[in-house]
Amino acid sequence: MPKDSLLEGLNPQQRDALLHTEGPLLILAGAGSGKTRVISHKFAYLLKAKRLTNKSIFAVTFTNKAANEMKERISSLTGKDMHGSWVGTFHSQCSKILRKTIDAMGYSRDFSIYDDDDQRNLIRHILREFKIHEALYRGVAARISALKSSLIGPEEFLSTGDGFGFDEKLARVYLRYRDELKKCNALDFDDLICLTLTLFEKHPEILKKYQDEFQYIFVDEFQDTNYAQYRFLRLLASAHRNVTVVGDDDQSIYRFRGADVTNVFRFEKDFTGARIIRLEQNYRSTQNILDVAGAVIARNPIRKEKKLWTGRGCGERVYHCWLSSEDEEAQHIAKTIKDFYLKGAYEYRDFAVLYRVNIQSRAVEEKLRDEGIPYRILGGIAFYQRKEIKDIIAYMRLILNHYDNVSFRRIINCPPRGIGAATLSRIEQEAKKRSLSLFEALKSTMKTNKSALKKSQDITDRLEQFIRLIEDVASEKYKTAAEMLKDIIDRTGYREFIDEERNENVDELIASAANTGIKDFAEKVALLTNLDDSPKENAVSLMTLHTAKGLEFPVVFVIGLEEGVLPYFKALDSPDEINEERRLLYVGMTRAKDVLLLTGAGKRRLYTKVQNQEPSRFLFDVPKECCQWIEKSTRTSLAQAPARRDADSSKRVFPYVAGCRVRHPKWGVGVVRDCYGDGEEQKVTVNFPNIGIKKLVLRFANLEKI
DNA sequence: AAAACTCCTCTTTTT
DNA sequence: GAGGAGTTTT
Repeated sequence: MPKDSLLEGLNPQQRDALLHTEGPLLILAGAGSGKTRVISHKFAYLLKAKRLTNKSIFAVTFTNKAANEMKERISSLTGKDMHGSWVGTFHSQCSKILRKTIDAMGYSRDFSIYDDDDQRNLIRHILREFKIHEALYRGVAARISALKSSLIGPEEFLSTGDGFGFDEKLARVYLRYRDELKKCNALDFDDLICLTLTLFEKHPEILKKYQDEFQYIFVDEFQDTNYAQYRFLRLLASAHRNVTVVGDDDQSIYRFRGADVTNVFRFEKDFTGARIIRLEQNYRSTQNILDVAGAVIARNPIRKEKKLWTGRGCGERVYHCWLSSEDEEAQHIAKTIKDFYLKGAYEYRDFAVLYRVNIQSRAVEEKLRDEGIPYRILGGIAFYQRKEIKDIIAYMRLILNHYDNVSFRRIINCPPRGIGAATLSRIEQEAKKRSLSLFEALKSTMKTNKSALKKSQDITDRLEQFIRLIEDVASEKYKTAAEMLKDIIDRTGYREFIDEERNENVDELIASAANTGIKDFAEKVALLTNLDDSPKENAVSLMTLHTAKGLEFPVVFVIGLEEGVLPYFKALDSPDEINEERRLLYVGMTRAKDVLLLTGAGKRRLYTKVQNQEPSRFLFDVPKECCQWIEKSTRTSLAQAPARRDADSSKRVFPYVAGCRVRHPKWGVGVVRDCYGDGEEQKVTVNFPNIGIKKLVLRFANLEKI
């Protein structure tokens, strides 16, 4: 395709973005505004206009899926083969750099990559050794990861710690964790980024090489970058400053994973003279959907103002339906899907049901089954996270990297081969005493000093067998990773150890390793969480709001719009987290092309308790004129909703929220049902047992929060 | 060292 | 209400 035709079909803002080739550019791309289109067209345009090879452009995404899509689009625009191009995820790009250069940092090039699960296992091991309550490992792992992605090392953290002892302990664990990783010749996900950054900082000649190589840089989903990623980019781009970042601060929903929206603001400051282009024309949804979503997100205080519009017209109203229980909600969803389907305008694959937490799918699944509606669940446990898959991969990793203690511990007795805790701890001791990895320690002790390990001839035999297994497979020359995996599975007898379903997963693993070299496969497995694209069945899609990001469907249900579900109860006492919940809803709503349906239920069972639920605060920001309210429940009716909406909700700063308990001097303890009015006129309705619902003016009522 | 039992936790999760 | 992990039992 000639370069000028790459401009065809782009709107004026998109063209601007494409033609601004030199210097920093921030594209604020609203939902559905065609950002992938812009990036791939610009990539293709640069190749043509500047006569570059695709190795001169560095483009990062967050997911493998996004990277593959981008490659495909560029390839179809230019006819060029994108293999060997620098289009990939942050982690894979960094890994690629490190596989060539990590010697400079004192690691060897066949390092293992640890995922969150491996990371947690190692941290647990350290906590056990330090005699710190082991159950804390998840929280500790999360905090260490947060520190790493903010580029705070253990030493630095210690000097800023709280001085109450806990942070000091955390710093010790962190320090130890970092050392252990190095001993294992392993990098966790955060290291992939941080070590590349450090490498660049410490070795200017290496940095220069990559700066010269990459004349242009693209970043997709920029709002999701963490601080380390930002610094990496800033450094890489600092020489020529030809960097295009594309993002939408309104769709930042991974704060809990370290994503830092303020990078969007940092960019403007650090790259002075950066051009900002807003993409506000939406090619996905109807105007009603955009207005509803826009009104909800507008309540967030700190954001880059955007006003999405579409040429598609108003479309159908946004439906809202309040049901009395989660079962009725599910029933309503199933019935609505059936009605739409029977009218013939939509296939099952056109529907998506989005929810905040995975358990919400259960009720929906049940009713869809009852109605005979096919469905599929997206997300959930990623393929490569399954236990059986991770076990086999651990064999492969130990074979490739004998220092990998985490993998060693994982498989030494899996499948069970009679090497228990006692033996393992003897190996651990030997390793510690002689500063060796577990596998080395086992090997050399077996040669020189069997008595340190053996209790019986039996155990000695088993240990020798294990060593032979690892070394035999390590020295074998396999043509593909699949052959190696098969060999591992046969030699360990792993198949007998697991049930049929898990065996099918093992088959799938082997299939995914066909035609792939061993190192390539190990890399792929480490950085790929899901097997790519499940076949597109004609079925209703169920998934969390997070999983839905980047997808679109003609008909979308966002369910569970209740206080405590969306916003989720854990977010309730932090404004930042409430704002993130709001963005989550925004992401969900903007997935819809034609029809958006919002539901909530007055009663829901969460884990073991049945709870009464109040409508989500976000519902009160929805402009009434875009909506059709369907009342199905009389008990906790939304009939009060329009009344509540009249209050200026931006000023609704209430000491109480619906559902909290208060004490009144005369009527005793009651439950707050509603808060409205502002300033001097703030009122609440409170339900007092045996007395009933009372309206109270806050100023006079003399309530006490309990 | 395996089996049986009990306890605990349960938000989201791109790599 | 279930799955995973740790602890006790055999």
